[in-house]
Amino acid sequence: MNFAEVIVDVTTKNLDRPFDYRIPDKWKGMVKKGMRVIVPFGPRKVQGFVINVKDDSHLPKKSVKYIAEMIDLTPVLTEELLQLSDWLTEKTLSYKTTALQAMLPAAMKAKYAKEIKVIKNKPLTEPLKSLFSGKTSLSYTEFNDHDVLKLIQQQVQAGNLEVAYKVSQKTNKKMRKTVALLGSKAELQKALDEISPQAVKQKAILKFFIEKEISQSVPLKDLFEKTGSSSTSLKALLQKGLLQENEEEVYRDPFQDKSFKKTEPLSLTEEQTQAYQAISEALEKKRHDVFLLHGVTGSGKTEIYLQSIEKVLKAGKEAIVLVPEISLTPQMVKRFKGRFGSQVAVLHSGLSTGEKYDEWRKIHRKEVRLVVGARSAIFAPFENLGMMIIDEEHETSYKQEEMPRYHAKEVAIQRAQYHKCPVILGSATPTLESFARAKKGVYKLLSLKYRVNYQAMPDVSIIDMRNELRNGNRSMFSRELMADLEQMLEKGEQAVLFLNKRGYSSFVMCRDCGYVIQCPHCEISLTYHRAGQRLKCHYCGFETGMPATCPECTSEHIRYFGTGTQRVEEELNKVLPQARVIRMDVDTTSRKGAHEKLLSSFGQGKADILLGTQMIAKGLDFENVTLVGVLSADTMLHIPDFRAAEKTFQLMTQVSGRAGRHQKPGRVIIQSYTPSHYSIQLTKTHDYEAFFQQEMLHRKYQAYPPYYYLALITVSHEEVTKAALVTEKIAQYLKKNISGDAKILGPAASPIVKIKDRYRYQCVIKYKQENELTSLLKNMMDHYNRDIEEKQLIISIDMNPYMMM
DNA sequence: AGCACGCCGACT
DNA sequence: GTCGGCGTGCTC
Repeated sequence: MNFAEVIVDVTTKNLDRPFDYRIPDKWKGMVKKGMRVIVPFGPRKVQGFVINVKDDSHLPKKSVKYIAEMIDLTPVLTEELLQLSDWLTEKTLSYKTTALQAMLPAAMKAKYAKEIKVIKNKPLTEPLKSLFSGKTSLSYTEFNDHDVLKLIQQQVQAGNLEVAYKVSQKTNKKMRKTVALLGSKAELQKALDEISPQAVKQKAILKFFIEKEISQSVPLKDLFEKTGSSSTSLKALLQKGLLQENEEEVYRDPFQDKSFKKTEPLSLTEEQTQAYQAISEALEKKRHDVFLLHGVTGSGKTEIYLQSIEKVLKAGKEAIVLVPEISLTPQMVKRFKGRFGSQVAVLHSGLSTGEKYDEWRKIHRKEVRLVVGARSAIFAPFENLGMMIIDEEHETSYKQEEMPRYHAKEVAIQRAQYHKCPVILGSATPTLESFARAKKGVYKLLSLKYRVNYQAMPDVSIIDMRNELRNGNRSMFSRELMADLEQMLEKGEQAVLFLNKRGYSSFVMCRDCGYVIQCPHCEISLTYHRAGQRLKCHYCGFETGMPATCPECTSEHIRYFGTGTQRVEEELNKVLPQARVIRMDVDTTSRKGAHEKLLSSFGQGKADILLGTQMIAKGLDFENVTLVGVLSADTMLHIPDFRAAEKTFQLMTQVSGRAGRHQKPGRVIIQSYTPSHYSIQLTKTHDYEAFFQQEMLHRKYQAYPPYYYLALITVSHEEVTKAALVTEKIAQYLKKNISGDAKILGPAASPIVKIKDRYRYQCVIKYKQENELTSLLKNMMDHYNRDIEEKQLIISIDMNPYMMM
């Protein structure tokens, strides 16, 4: 194998293909598919992925360069993942390198630096000499002066300076220095006797090694702590050849100081057993079945996951469990770590890049066989996958909103076909797409209709807030909710109050003229941040101070309209001063570990009411919670999204599920201004099936999924007219070339008209079967390639969009 | 993306 | 006449 095909780390249309490189003799047989390498590319060096090795290249031999460096000693991507990357590229219309990159932790992304190096024995002339001041190289970014840059250019040409391109990884392995015995015990004892009496610390170290009978390596830090010595005394011993210093790799373990109580499998109910058996059978027969595990909240889906995983692990295989970002709470982690201990790696966004890298390496080295994580964990480099589970499959966080715009569910199913293993999609409120597939028999439906212990579903009341207003109640709490809260307090139970944050964002408005402060670069209102009294743009990062007067009418009555939760908390304190409230929102949970702390103190009964946004809707399971209140159910119902009703029903059902999960019966109060809407009414009877039927009618009528597939094309340009014109042309082109049963919507201005000074237009394709669609879209992109390369025009394509903004 | 090559205006 | 603007084209 003399040549390697390499995908270079440059995201441009015409570089999105393999380049051939020669494998140097010293690495013959070592360079393998799936490894990262550094290769010369034009005048610089870039990172690349080896996607193939071969004996010959069709290119003229002199034009093929040598691989400069191997980054990995073993492939970081398996054969299967390489294949998967091709599928991903095709499916999401992204670059090959972007798809490959998405499968690895962010820490492994290349970092590039340009350096100016002094060439040995070449003296520097004065202005440069003092700039370098003895150093052999400086970062290119340090030269920003025009004249100096010119001088450097001259010197480079004259051969006195050299431009060096460096490629490195973002985060590296964490190393720890350790000390180990080099000599025998006897030698050590001899040394101890001979050592000068003044060398107290050296003696202490020697004694430590003799007494403790330690023959392995001891971390430097521990040694110093235990003996009270420091590096000076150690150095002396190292020089005497008695001890040896080593470096070993350590994992940044985010769960280091926690121990997890071992749990045993629970006995299953009849329903659970049936579901488990169906999964077991697929496992045994090695079928890539997709199961939709539809179980009401509290029906014990997790226990089925746990026991199925147990079976997978016993068969010597591996498993992946995906959990939505917000419910990847310590509670959840505990359940998996409790059952499977150190066989589990956890991957979620709360970890630092370094921590994620370490967890990933545990997988790569086969030190763990189970991964619990958010979306990207679906790419865990297992080679013997036995099962993939996607919990809360309806969650939109499984869809990546940047390139490659993949959906973890589709990736899971794709991987399952390769590994011939089952996929389990679990939810109390499945997406219409999944449920429809289950009904058609594409997926296998497993239903859990009862809660474990056959605990009744909570009693749900829907309160018409318009009535409250008519009856003179202008507060945000209905009379019924107030009464129930008071009762709950008397009984010493706990309540969860949920505020749907959407529509309540913390914008700044003038009370006199109604002016809302907007971002000058994006057509979106600025968000108020309490820290430093700043206004920030959610989309482009624009930041400004809080104005004292209204820029429009100079009124002083310009005010920040609180995040909802804050305001609710204030009002709650007013009407129920005796209640202890814990508020959970972005403000109170931004610090690392704050989330966990707040939840555990609520669990310990240190508060009566937990007040929060989306983040408290999922996975919480507290024995003493008997009351759940939803302050305004309809904020989500009015967003411009065809899934609005589905999302509302899902959220209401999830939130309701937090009540009465144990002995005490639960009660749910949903406050709404549109109480008659079916998505709210059907929460009352916990009737998913009825909701499904009802919503399917709408989807059919409006030609939305699951009846049609969607693709969203968003075009942006600095000039409105150009953006509109291009979108119009694209729409026309598509209309002309697409089949009869497909529909093109638009062009229309995007819901957010302007982001980062660029105007945005979009067009939606609804289709049933369109084999040529991908190539059609590729052609379209080619046509605009010029303008795209010049950064004037941005066209993004989202196959199967979840955010229509 | 980044860089070299190459063809036209304003400067020592 | 040269320096330097950025349009065009190439990278194994």
